[in-house]
Amino acid sequence: MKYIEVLKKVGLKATPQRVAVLKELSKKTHPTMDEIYENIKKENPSISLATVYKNVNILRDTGLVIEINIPSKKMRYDYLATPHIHIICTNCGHVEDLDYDEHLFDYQTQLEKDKNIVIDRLDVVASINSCINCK
Amino acid sequence: MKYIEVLKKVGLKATPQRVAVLKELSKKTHPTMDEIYENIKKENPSISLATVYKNVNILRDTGLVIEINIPSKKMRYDYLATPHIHIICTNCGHVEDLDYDEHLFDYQTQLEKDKNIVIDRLDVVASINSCINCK
DNA sequence: CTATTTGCAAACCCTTTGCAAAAAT
DNA sequence: ATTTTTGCAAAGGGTTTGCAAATAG
Repeated sequence: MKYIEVLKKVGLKATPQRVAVLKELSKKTHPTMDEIYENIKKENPSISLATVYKNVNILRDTGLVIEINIPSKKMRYDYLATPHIHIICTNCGHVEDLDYDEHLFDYQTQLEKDKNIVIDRLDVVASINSCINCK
Repeated sequence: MKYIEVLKKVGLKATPQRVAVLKELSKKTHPTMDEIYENIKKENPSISLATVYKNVNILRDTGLVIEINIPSKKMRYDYLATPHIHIICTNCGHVEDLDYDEHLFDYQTQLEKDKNIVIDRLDVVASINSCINCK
């Protein structure tokens, strides 16, 4: 199973609840904490909100999952299976994924050389204030 | 006065408390909400935490101030007088400013063309897990 | 068998709110 | 004079915690 392997690779036990959280975060819907909880409950009604919080936080600490902060809106989460950037609409809160390109890889490499640092992750967020989902 | 002008330009009344908040956020220390409060209290002991919250939020809504989210740490704030990016240490929470360069401007322009959008701001955060401030 | 995880409910703490007085323009 | 802002204290709401039972490896 794909998600179970991913979890074991980072040393986490693959409980059904944890797999469900990772699966939910893989849907590219960038859900909030309670959206994750509500969606999982449909399949697994006995899961608790505390378990969702604990698992999302654990996954965030491993780096598998990232937080997407949209000012004055609820925090959203995303499974970062492959590096990508986000376009967020500050008006409606919609989040869109966009793949990393060569320019960003080059930029990151140059930055690492210039500052003599090792960058774990380059988060790029483009903020727009009107999108197709708005109105 | 520099800060008063900035505030009036965005249509906000320049109260001493508000000016103090903007001034505090100009120090490039990327403070948390209560650090802002504690620092201003030294000069203006009668300011209330609620006033700090209200003003930081108002300044954030105008775009003058941005939030810097460091996973599992408190939110930090920064006055974005000129566009710049952040290098954050996920280990100790230290934040460093770095000026925008041509590459990023070009990247943003290209993105706007490709996606046919208007980008208000491109937030770039490089995460490292060890820095000079650590330990 | 051992270490981790779950679920529950309570505790926690950060943030917001309502309102009357004060201040800004 | 009008509108906005302040400060206080209370309310609110999202997040974490402690612990016994259950589960993963």
